[in-house]
Amino acid sequence: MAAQKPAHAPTPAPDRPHPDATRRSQRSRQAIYDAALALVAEVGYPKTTIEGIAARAGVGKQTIYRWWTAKADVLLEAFLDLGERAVQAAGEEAYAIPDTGDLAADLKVVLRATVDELRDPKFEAPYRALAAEGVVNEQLGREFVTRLLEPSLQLHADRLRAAQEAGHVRPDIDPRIGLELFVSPLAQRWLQHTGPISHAYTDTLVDYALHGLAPR
Amino acid sequence: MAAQKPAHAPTPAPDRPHPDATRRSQRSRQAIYDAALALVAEVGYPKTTIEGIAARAGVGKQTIYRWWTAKADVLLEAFLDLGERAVQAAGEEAYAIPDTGDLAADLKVVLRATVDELRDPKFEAPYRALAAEGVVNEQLGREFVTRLLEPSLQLHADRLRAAQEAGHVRPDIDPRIGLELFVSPLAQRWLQHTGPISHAYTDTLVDYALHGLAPR
Amino acid sequence: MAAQKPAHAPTPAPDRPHPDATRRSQRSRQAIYDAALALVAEVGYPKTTIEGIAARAGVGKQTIYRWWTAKADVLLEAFLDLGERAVQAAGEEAYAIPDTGDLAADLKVVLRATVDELRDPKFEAPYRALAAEGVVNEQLGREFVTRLLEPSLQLHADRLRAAQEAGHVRPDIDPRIGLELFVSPLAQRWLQHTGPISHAYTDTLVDYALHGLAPR
Amino acid sequence: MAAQKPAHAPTPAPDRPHPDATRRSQRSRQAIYDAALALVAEVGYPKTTIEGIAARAGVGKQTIYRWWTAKADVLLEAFLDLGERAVQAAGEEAYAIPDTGDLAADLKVVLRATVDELRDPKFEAPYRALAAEGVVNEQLGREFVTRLLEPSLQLHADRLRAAQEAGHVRPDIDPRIGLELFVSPLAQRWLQHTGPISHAYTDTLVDYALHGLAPR
DNA sequence: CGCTAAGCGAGACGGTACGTCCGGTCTTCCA
DNA sequence: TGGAAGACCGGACGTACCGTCTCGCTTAGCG
Repeated sequence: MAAQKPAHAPTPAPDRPHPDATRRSQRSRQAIYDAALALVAEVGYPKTTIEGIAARAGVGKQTIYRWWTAKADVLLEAFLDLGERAVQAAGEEAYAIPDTGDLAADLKVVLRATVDELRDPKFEAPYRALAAEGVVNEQLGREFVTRLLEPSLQLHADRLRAAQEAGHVRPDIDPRIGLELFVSPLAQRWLQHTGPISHAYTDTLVDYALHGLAPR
Repeated sequence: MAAQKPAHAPTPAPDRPHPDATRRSQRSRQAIYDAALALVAEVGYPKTTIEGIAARAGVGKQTIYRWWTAKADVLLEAFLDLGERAVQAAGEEAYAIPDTGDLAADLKVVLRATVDELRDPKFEAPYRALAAEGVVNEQLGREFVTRLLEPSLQLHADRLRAAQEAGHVRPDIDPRIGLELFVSPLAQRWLQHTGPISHAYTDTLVDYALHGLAPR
Repeated sequence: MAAQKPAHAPTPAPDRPHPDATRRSQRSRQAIYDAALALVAEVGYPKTTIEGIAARAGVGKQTIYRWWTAKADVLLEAFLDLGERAVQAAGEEAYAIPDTGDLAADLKVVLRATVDELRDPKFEAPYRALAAEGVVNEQLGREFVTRLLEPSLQLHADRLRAAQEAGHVRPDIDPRIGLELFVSPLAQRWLQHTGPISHAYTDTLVDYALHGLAPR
Repeated sequence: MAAQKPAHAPTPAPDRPHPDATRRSQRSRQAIYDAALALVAEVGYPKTTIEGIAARAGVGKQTIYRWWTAKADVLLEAFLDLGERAVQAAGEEAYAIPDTGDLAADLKVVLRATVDELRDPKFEAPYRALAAEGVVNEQLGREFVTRLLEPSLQLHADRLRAAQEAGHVRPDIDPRIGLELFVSPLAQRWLQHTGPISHAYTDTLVDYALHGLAPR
């Protein structure tokens, strides 16, 4: 795959050499993650300030500026860290897509779980904040996609490919596009408040996507 | 159904009665729209400030605060105004969805036009800015959807319903959900930079959505 | 001789045009003076910060930066204001130098008063701070001299000139230099802590200065 | 006379015992002196920072904090070191006051040399910086006087006492006060920018001081 | 036709947060 | 164990905007 150009830098890259990472205080790093997530949950992303994070974490502002370039950056890493800890707590396979042989059923199960997660208030605030920032800031957006969205999308693609091999999906379908038929509608409803999301809704999406809108 | 809570107001609605709108200066209003759109295009949404808009428009800050509650508000109206002027310039029917009897072809035409519009740099900056704000600010998000997205989505729904009556779409399909199969993937790719958008891509989306992923 | 270099400007004079002085808040100005003097007296000049002054005065920092360029500037004006109010309270002539015909006696009276003033803790802290700043910052130093020192020195020069006309001072003496014989020693002892200051000391100075060190 | 209070210490003397001075790096010490003097000359005292000195000297910050308590402290020692090296270079007696038998002439020679030194830009910046700090910080001020001013003043006092014995100065004159009549005016003009300093000026001072202002 | 009550340009104000700089302490690793 | 290096907490710096608040000045509409 061709090397992706690494997304423009808004500030012209002051060549700030990252300081010696081996001497970094893990204590401070964790405190900053915790503070950032707590503040976003409590007062919302726009009212979350670097100063506030530093104060809550009991950390000097410089310690934040030393390791991150922007508020969104901090939150992204904090959220990733949260995700990793959640994964470790839940067990790796909890996030895998089952393969019972019944594609529709398997997808419905996963999408229902996604709906539940999107509604979990613990995740909602930081997730929305990051998504919003990514809409406007392409650099962060790509990072968001690569590190948060992509792994999950890959699982869907894999499941579709398996179904293809089992003859349950047409061989000419590109799985990376196919999965968007049921994933993107849910994403848009949630992101842009274009409509309510529910288990019934995602079940419908899977049915529509698999069998098409046209009569057979 | 429980009464929908009407989207939280950040400031608890100080019941500030809009001042006498009949004496409003149209000259200032237009200057503010122009300044807002120009600034968003030039320096981006986050660096666009009320003060900057006021200065550029040659207007007192208070004149902005008198008529709008937030930066996003100004931009939303400015963008709507821009849209209206564009519609008037292009003729009403330019934005309608054709009905040649060939649903797939009609949808492809419209989606190709949408792709072109999304790529128009004149629209991109403010549109992204508003969408991003809407992700995080539910109140603005709903306004954004209602006033900008909904009219266009309605056209798609209407076209699907017509196709249903003509027997080209299964009768049990909910058009409001059906349209998401091809509209949402495009929206998500553009919004979240999850992938490139092109005419070929939207053509594929239409085919997948109409005929489904499963073999027939 | 060579042209005197006109007092260097530390920052290259950003041509910041003073804002509209007619709209200035006198309330804030006075509060800033009071806060500045109080803080210098309480915590000393180096620990007096612009931020602290603003907070104590209940004023935004910008209001200070709008009207003054530096901490020393604020204090200078505050001190001048204090002086003016003191003069008005004490009556104009309280600070004049008497002319009883007895030059030595008149000078001793005035120098004793100066000693008392230098020891007044209310004046000492800000006065020292300003003097110190003036030592290092020529621009402020000149302002300090012109607005605080000069008026008082002028009175001494006038008194010496009167004595000259009365034949009590040699006619070839330059009063502006002559006065330094008794004024500067006191100033240096106080400024640089080179020795104690007392009424006896200044009396001695006057005698030495009038009659010289050499035997007659 | 009451016991002199021993000059307040800003930090309450943490009894930090100076570390083992025998193992001290003379290399670092000298580098710090050089860096301090160079920085004060280049950017001025207020913009000279401990961090800057350390960086320029190629020294860790702790090495400075280990041996000195404050920026002024470093500079004072650096300046004293500079002075000692200058004395050794010029020969001891260069700074002595001559005794040709003509008091006025001898004093004029010495004061003219002082004027020249005060104008030497190499000395001016650090000297002013220290003097200014001493005005405000009594502890440093006394150290400044004792170690820098006093030795020179003592020479003047000695010369006056010799003149007294030779009958050229009245026997009731206190030499420590007498010398101030011509030394302090020069000091004040230089310190506070109250007037220009020149050879003619100091010559005049000597004449006035020796013969007094009053007619004989 | 003049009075009066808006809207308006301007911008000072009390604030909050920014991103930077430096003070002084502490820790690590080298000589 | 002194020193070079530099991360850390803290806190002030000077700037940029926020949203509110006066100021005079148009500019209607109404009396």
